[in-house]
Amino acid sequence: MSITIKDISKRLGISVSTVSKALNGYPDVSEGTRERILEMARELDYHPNLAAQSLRRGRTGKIGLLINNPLSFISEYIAEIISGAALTAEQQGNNLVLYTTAVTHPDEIRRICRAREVDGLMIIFSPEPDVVGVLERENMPFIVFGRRVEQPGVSFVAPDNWAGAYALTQHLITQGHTRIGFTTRPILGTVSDDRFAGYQKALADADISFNPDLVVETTIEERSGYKAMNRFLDMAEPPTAVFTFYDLMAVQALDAAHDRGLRVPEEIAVAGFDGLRSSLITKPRITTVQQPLNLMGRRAMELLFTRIKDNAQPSVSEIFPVELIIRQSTRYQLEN
Amino acid sequence: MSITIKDISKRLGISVSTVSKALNGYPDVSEGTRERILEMARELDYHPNLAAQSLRRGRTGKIGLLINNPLSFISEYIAEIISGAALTAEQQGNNLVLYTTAVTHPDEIRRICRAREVDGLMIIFSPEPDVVGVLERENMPFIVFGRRVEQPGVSFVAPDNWAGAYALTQHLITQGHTRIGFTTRPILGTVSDDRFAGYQKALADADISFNPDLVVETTIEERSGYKAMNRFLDMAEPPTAVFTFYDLMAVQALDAAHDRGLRVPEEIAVAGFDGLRSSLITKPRITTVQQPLNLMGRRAMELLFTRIKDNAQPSVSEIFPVELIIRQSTRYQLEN
DNA sequence: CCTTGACACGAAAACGTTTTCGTTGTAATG
DNA sequence: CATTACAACGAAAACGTTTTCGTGTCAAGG
Repeated sequence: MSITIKDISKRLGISVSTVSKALNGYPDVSEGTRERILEMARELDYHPNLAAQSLRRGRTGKIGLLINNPLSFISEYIAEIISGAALTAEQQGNNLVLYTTAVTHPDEIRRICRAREVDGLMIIFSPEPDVVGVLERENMPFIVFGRRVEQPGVSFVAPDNWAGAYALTQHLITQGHTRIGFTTRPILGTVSDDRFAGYQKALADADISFNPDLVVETTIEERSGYKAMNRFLDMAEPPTAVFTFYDLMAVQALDAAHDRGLRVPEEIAVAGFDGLRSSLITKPRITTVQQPLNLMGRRAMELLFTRIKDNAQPSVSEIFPVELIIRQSTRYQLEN
Repeated sequence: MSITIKDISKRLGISVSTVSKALNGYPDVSEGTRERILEMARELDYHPNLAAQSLRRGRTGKIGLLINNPLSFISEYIAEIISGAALTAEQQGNNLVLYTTAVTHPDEIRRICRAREVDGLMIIFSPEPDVVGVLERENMPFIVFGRRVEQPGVSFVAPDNWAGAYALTQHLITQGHTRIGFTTRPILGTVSDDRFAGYQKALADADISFNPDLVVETTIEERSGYKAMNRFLDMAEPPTAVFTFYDLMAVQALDAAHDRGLRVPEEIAVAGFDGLRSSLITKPRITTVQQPLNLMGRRAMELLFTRIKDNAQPSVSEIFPVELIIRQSTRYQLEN
């Protein structure tokens, strides 16, 4: 049916071992035969069977991507990462394999490892500590994307959440705000913690005392931004600015303010995080902290590959600088 | 290193063939030994090596996804499809593999086929007829997503572009518009053609003569919606409503109108297509034609699987109904 | 002339499965 | 009792590679 190394071998009267060596650039094959073999391979349009190669070499050429499906509503975020990651992976002759279900089950992860389905894994946002434990025991190279994991042996790529939150809070303060609402998402651990710390530090640096009443805990649900905003606005003394957890929440917060007849930013300022397109197409446009997601996706793959080549390498992590983008939703002098 | 069928075999003193049969549910193994084998497999946490299985069975358990990278700026569109497709694939024990570069090169496609990298392929939007030819010659099951391909043997899943365009145009007409701007995208072939035909039919049914001056050809570029809108507005007799090719173009068209100080929909109405989140978060919200992308993604996988199980099956295609969603960008009686 | 070495090549094992086929032992049938 | 049938198992081939190791040839060196 399909063309194998044997076909080349037979037509040329050369052993399969020599054919294989010629194709793989081994030194112990003469120039003449090498050329005849390559020529014949071209003629037959031969391409090595991937399964056979994987079995023999012990490498699959596949990188697994663990994506938590509940987060799919921030699809633009994920898409941007994947776009970068896929590019780098494919440049190195690898391909990305998607795992979207049962990702939180350590059993499934272990199956992937034991079955040698992939050479490495990138975990987007998975908050499951169990998963990390499994990967380490199974000796599977992996990298965590999006969150800081201060655990020996764990590599990660993350945005500078602290600095982003600090810059954004500071900006709000310079706009005259002293009552700044803040949203957390405890399930995201360090992501939430770092932003919280940056927020608090900016307040402290401006001699504004931190008010725990202005902190709202949010969960993963479709309308969480709308709900959070309403909680802020229902307060006895509402904040004059709200720092939401990500752009889509800010969009919904805008809606909530609008539904109450409040003007943004005149009566309440709203800011987001991530810098996705959503933040750019609302009216008013949303002030946000932009993450270099595509770049981070590329870089994550690079780090993962160094790990795959030598899993004894020490873990490496990179924190990426983020950029505060000031737009109308927090700025009183309107323009653009 | 890793645990194989041999380990089970040795510990139990049972041949590997019997172990394999027990694990695969063959009938010719007694209940007693089957249970001992399964128990031991559990104890050792054995999982069959995927490469070996693929090699032997001739199936990889992988479905390739061909994604044209230049289209990545409509990432939400792709993400929605993938989300549905991945779900169905994984339910059947398969995983999605991403191919984002060199997808337009027939050589690369042929390599994927000859190397038996995947069991089937889903092509999102690829306008390359060469690719289809290669897949047919290589006898690789595939399905085209998003566009109608009236070619014997080609399965596809597509939205009802004709009906969507008809409904949308009709809606604009009932709002009193007679000069309705239309955008095409020739590179997308039937997608563009069908919408064009639906648009023209709706005009004809309302006894409005078709005016070719109101048709603007667009290309794949970042600001194409903004440019197209400006071309409309620069006309001697501009349209009073514009039917853009997709939501993001409508968003940009909104910007263009805003930049010229035009109110939407009072001075010019704007509509989109696809029904992505972008259409929902602008002010005014954008009238659009919603595609059931997630469902279509799931269904595409189902059809592909029937093809994989028996590639002699006749090609099947499904045209999905779309839904006109009327919002403020085209409606004079403002509410919501 | 003998040894050494480099060079070019092939035989064969190995990777971990699945599956065909043959071989037992035992029970049922005539 | 002889035959048949069946149940339960194992040997071995096969999938398509890669890689180790051995072998033969030939030239250079002593």
